[in-house]
Amino acid sequence: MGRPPRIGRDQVLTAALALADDHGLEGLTMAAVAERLGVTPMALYRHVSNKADLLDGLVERLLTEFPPPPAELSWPERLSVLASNVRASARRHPSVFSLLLQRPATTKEARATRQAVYAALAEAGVAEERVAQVERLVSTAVLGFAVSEVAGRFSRHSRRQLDADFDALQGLLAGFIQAADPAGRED
Amino acid sequence: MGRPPRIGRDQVLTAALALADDHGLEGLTMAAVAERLGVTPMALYRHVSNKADLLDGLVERLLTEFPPPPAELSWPERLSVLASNVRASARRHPSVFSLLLQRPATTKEARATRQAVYAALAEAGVAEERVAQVERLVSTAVLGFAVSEVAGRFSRHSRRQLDADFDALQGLLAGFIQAADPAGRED
DNA sequence: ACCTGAACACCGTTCAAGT
DNA sequence: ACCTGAACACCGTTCAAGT
Repeated sequence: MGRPPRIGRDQVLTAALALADDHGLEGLTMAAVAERLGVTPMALYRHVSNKADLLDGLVERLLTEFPPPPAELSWPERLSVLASNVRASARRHPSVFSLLLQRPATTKEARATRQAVYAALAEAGVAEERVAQVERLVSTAVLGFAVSEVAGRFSRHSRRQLDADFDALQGLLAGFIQAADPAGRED
Repeated sequence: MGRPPRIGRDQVLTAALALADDHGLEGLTMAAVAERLGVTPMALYRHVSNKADLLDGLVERLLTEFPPPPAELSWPERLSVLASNVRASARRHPSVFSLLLQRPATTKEARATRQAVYAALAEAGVAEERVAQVERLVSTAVLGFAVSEVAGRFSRHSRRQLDADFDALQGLLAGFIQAADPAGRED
């Protein structure tokens, strides 16, 4: 009969994310997640269908961490806030973050974030039929940088250097977006 | 006493790479590599110190696959050839390629490739003190795209669309490189 | 020097059983 | 409905032993 649940999917994901943040992806075992929740490993399978499903859940969690920026900012400010949020999320969750490159971002929150970028690009004057492609390139560059940074490709470089690189990257992208304005630009 | 070796590190890496290409990273087990070589799993440990070392070896292998382009080409052509080689290598080795984001490229071959990019950038007129940073940003963007493509982030998009995106990415980067020329530009 | 056989700790996952 | 105990196939890795 009905027995009160001791854990739920949310708690499983929360425990798993904390574990991955603290001990890396190879510290993320079903047994370790279960122990953190005071439960046997097999209890988890009522809430996630298997480990792949658990990882999918973690990726969804991450996509939630960069919500659309405040609408009252200018478009360059909004894109900059967004990029910084992405980078900060990568630093918080270095192991799980790399998984973002493995699946299309199809959750509701991811869609909202993408729409926010579309809006900024449209406001910047990017032609409607190019907006989706420009969003893809810009996201790829930011994501590629953030993953490289937390996964270890830049481990030879100082934090100071990486901050400067990230600024330069944003400059690069802003310049590209301006240039994608079919009305041209002058300033 | 001296016994003729039946296998060497090279053959271990070759077998491992083929296995990963065919069956993905989770099909790459020590047992499977050994079987492919007609040997017991424990025999491998004489040639690689452990599985992490084996993966490091595979990454080194990949870095070998995009050699510096022919010097007689113009700098935009050389960068374009290089970018295409990177993308082609990603498509040949989809599972292993993602690991490239995890370590700094410090092998001899990787250094030669980087030097080739430096040379192209210098020829394009990028200021000497900015060459290293521009190289990092350009490489990150190309690598980020290639990894996204083979790891699955773009799985919703057609090959046609991705080809167009890659072209646009190269245009973006060429524009940035031109703009980084301190002498300005006119055409 | 190189490979093997037996063994160990650990992993994800199943199934039937308990409440 | 939710959790447990026992069990299974598989994994990376060790060590002593064979040639």
